[in-house]
Amino acid sequence: MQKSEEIVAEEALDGSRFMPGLSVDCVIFGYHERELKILVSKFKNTSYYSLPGGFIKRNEDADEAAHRVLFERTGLRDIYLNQFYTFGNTHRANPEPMKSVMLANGIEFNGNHWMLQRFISIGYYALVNYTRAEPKPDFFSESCLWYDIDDVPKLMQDHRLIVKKALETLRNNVNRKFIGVNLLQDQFTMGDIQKLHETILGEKLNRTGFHRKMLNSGLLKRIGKKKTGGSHRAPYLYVFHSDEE
Amino acid sequence: MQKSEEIVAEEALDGSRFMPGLSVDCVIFGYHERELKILVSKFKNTSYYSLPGGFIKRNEDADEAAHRVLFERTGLRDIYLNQFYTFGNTHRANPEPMKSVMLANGIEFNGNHWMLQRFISIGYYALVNYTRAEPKPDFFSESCLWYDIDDVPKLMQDHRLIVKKALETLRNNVNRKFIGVNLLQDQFTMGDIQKLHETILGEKLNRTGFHRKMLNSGLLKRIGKKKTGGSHRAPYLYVFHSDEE
DNA sequence: CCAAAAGTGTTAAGCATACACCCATGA
DNA sequence: TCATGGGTGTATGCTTAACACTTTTGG
Repeated sequence: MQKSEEIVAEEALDGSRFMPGLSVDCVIFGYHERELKILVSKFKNTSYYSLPGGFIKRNEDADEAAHRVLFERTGLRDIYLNQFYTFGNTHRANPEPMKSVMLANGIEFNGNHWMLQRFISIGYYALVNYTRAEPKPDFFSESCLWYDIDDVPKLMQDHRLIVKKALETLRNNVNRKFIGVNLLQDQFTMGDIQKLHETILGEKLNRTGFHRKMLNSGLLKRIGKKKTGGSHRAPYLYVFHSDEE
Repeated sequence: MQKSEEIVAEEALDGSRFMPGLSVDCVIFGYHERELKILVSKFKNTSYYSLPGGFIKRNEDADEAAHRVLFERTGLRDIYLNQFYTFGNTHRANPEPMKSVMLANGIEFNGNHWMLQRFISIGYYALVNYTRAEPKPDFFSESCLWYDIDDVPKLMQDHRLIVKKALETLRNNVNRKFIGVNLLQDQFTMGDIQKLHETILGEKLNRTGFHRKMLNSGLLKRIGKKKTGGSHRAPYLYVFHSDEE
């Protein structure tokens, strides 16, 4: 499964393998120590940061491409993935950053190089288990790291807008679908879920109301009590009801 | 502003003007006589029906392309338009229908013709005033007509799925945004709005509850009474509050 | 006067919010 | 015994739903 760097580079740079002018960008959310985080790549030998992304192979579904990017960056499969918007403005096409990246990495090109053309990008957001993900930079990047959603470095092109729109979608969905199952460990307390929701929404929630709403949803199942070591009553532990029976 | 058919055909068939492998498809909703309708095109000399769609010019925003398609099909500008999903599966690419269309219309092509390649399509839905729209077929089509949403002919490729997803999105939005302003006349009764919502949602709504909810929204303004000619009390007429003052 | 549609009042149910109180635990 | 976080009971207010009743109009 190991490929030499040359082969990786050759494949990555071979535009004929991909749908031209089309890319996927992934906003990969993780949650750790009460902070909502996303994965951000840094291009080698430059100061450009970007969202993990990739191109769509000629014989590959757009969703598959996003899943592939996710697997390559995190080592995880079967990830919660949601297409939320397609970014198709002309002014998002700015070849200068990519030129710098290619120059800085000794990639030969002319002005018509396929990677310098206008791209329309399909935005996906993913929810992953922070502790299971193993971020790995791609061939063009020197790092792929978690950043607090409130402390993301300046991103290339319109990637800040993409993050903003992803977060908006996530916030709209947090009340409807059950987000926690993707971002928390298998077992969690009611406090864990509430803190997660508060972090995502950026606001405090009523404790008792939240507690009851979650219980009434019928999605949770108590499996015992947790010894927190804290000087207070031990909270119940829950799993998602669908996990069992 | 009139162009000869030859020039229109030449431009429409010149793939170099467009983003390759990318299209927009529009689900154009109208409302008339208690029926929700969409515009459907029929290709010349074939029995293929499709959604109004088009390609994205190299120097054109995706949204602009959708607005252009809308204007060309309806003669309307400043239309409510909403991007709702991008369809990027490989198996949606089936060149056979398009081959038939080109054959039936005397368009020369080889197997590599750009219109026969795989396309990824950005889906938009639009809400237009039925009485103001003037549906016009494009160069490839012999008709562009309104069809009841429950009585749409068999559509090409995955266009049925696109309609389904557009309708789902519209149904999700009907309670949040105020859809009526785009689909009704300037003046309308409470019954008009309720019937519109019932048609979109496909279910009966509580009359008094709906009435009050609408009034409480603060979006409506009474402007007088309507003589319906019916043997019953004359209903109030409303306009959208933002229209005045 | 009657049927039909429209407008409005009243009541009940459901839900989230707010507050209160008790429980369990470690220091 | 005290502070802290967790679980649950009770009261309040808001929104929606359901029903009833009145109003207006043409036949």
